[in-house]
Amino acid sequence: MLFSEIFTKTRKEAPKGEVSKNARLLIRAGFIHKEMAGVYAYLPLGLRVLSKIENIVREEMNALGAQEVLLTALQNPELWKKSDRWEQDVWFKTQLKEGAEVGLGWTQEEQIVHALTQHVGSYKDLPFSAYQIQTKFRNEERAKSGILRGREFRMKDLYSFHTDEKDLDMFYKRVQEAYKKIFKRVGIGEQTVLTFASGGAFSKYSHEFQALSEAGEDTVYVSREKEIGINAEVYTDAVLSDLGLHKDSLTEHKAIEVGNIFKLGTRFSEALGLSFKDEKGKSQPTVMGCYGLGPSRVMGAIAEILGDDRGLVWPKSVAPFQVHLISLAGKSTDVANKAEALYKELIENGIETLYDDRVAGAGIKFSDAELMGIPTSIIISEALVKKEAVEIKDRKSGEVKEVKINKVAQYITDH
RNA sequence: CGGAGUGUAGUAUACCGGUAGUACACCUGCUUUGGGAGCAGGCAGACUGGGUUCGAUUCCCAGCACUCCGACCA
Repeated sequence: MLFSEIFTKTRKEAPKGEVSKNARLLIRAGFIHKEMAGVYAYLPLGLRVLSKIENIVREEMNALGAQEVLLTALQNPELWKKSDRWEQDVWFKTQLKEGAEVGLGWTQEEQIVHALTQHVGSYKDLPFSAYQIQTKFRNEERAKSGILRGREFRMKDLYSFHTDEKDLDMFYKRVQEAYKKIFKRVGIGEQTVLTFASGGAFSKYSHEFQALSEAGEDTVYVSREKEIGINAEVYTDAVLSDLGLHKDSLTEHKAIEVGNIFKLGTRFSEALGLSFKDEKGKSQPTVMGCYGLGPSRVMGAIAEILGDDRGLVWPKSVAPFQVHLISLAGKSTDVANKAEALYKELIENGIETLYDDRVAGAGIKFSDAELMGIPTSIIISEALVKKEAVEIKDRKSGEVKEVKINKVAQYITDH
């Protein structure tokens, strides 16, 4: 894509009063637009990142055998009254023209369970799982920290359905592994810790995936050698001994909750009548698990954790482009032609390239490249063209290598 | 929802009880291309409502919005 054709602009200054690092960088780089507190629009570059994160999540959900669905944002209050969750204050509630109430979905257990009553009747129909990636609405008392805690945000919610608890346990383990893989793939695997948290009525613990970061609002105690954490909400002597951990081996961290998995048991299947006939023809409530992961929050966490004082730093897997081609052509049509040819060559090799074709100073091009955080920059200038070379710069390390211009596509493909 | 702070151009800011200046961005022209470049010209602004006052962007009150702290976050 040509830089000159992107309608967004970069900015030197972050908006007044915006303190959160992810919001400052993402707004300055033109990735997102703030509509109101806790409500952000995704502009072309930001949407590319968000979509890549969502696609990684989608791939891992599909690998679990989960089936993708798309439920609705508008919610029927009757379902939520059955599970006694219509009165919760996270709701955005509105009404139809004739006055009937509807809600905007903030999670979707009730809805999917109700829909499934028309499709599940036998133990032969189980187990299975279904997920969606959708915009959720939560009327937070206070939105904060940029896209880490919004009132409208992207969420992947997976629900699993089983005949018994044992089967749920097996699937639950598989989801844990899938989540680890997702966080590794999006580039924050090293910083993300499987954390024990409060379990609710059905199970002793739930599990959270906590990305360690000062920007987080949770406090977790982490055991490095066991690669697990304990959420401060359940940090007691009893829990420590239950998990075989000693206080001395744990370190305290602030963390961003990027995922949360939960055993629901029969809470919703009983409330909404999702039952199946077992082998003896007896009716049983379905046993359920639910598994949340917020792609938009993950995007914010990546910005917080990997971003530096010069700007964003995207891992290759989620970067809006793989290569940022910077042409310092000046008046040289030779350099401009070489840059243009290289751009075409990169595209032909399937390398997503942002080509800074602007008539602008070198400084502004370098600063924009650092702010946007594309993993690799290729710099081409008059002096380099004379050597038939370009410079290849790594955004994260700042390392620069000179590579012959006819070897560039190969070099990028190999690295 | 409790507490604190802030609302001036697209953005960041300055000054002021007598109608607002600067920088970036944007437009025109020229120059310029290895670190947010220069010259000249141009466009563009006081959150809303009320009060005090001869006069309010400035002072007071209310509302709204945003940010931060806290509470909240199956």
